Amino acid sequence: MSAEDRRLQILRVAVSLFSRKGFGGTTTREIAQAAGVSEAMVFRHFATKQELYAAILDHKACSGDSMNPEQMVAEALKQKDDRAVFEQLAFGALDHHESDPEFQRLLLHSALEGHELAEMFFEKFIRRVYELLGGYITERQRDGAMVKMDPLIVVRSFIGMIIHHSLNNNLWDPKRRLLKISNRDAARHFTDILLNGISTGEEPLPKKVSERKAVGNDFSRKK
Amino acid sequence: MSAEDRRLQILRVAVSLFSRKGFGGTTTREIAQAAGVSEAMVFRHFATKQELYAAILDHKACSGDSMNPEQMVAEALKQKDDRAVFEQLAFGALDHHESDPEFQRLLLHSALEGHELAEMFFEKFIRRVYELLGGYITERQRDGAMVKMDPLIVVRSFIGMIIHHSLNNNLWDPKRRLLKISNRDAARHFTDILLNGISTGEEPLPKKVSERKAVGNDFSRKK
DNA sequence: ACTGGTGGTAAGTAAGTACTTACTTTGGTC
DNA sequence: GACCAAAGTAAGTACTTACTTACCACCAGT
Repeated sequence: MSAEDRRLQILRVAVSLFSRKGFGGTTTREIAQAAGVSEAMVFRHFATKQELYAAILDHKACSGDSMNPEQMVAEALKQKDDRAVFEQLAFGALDHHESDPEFQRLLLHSALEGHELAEMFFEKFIRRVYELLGGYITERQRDGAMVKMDPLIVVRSFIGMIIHHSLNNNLWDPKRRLLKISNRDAARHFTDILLNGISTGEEPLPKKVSERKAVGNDFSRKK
Repeated sequence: MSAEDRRLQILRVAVSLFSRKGFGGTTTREIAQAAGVSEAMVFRHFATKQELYAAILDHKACSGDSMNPEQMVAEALKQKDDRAVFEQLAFGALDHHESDPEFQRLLLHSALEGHELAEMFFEKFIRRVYELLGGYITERQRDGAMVKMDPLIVVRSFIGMIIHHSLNNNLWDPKRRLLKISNRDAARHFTDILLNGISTGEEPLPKKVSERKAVGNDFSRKK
């Protein structure tokens, strides 16, 4: 086996282990065993455990399989097709997370451990999505097509639905005991809610909303 | 120092360490040092490291400072005040997470490590929220006050906004570089979006929505 | 045939690790 | 003040950890 092949094989095996057990929870011996080589081979290819970890994060973050939000919704953005913008983005993200659940776990582990990947991913990816979507929403607000509200809050709400749904699917409830739904349907419904909400607005109100708020809870009283 | 006091003190410092570095990343010696006692004292109070961890999770999950969603929104539920139901729940959760960020980290660590707490918390808390909110939404749909849509999806969307926002605040972006907003405002805006969406519905559409969808993307073509 | 580099290993090492043992201090009770 | 259990410790034990060293098998090129 060539050195390069072995290196990649070790990387792959390590990705799987680190994503399941984290950095501290994975031993170099396990990695070597899983790769079917001696521990010394691991250290020939990666000087330290840290370096192996860093190589993995680089590989995962920079390799081609990472998703590209800009191109994913470029067409819909141009056409100002709100539905398509949000639905495609949601579907793309959900599908990506489903096809590569290791990445989300790896990312979480590294965020909890305070590794720089978390920051890097945040800066290079999350921020871009916020800017992309935020910019689009601002534009649509000027068009009068969307209500006035801080675009960043809208983005956070929508990203929240998506990420949290993925997190449920591959961390909290992988058996889908709570909610079983296709990625396509999830993307559509999240978009529905974001764009139109769930109120019909057709209910005859017993009192004015502002009055009901004042009696129903002690919310508006505290400073 | 009395045994009970010491036990609680060890518990407290261990919570802090485990939440920062996870189970595998925290050594018993660190815990002992942080508590200002010898390692033997840790093992007098907790037979094994696992038992200490379990005690922490129990303590965190079952102690009184855990939030109670039922009572938090009981009044609003009775009055069918949709705004108050969602807004109070969101604000309560955001505030709870802010005042006890360790818990969220602990929970994440234990979920990633496959500890039973994750499952327990899921069963005893998350499921209850889903049932509570899901039931309410079903009722309001029958009232004609909410659109017909699987209530569980609505719940997931809303919980997603909240959890993801908390996660941003105390894991990804504790400096609030992306979005700085009070818990009260966040709760209000999340509720706004959930109930009313962001579309104005006032834009003159160039074509019918269904047609636009068909040309704007290759979405509806794939099976 | 031998030589040198490449891919590989068995058997270390020093520093941790969770956990224990044998012992000392402390504070209340008679 | 003698007694004694509980609170506490210093110094282990047995084992694991990340990382090294010294050595082997193979094989193309001269």
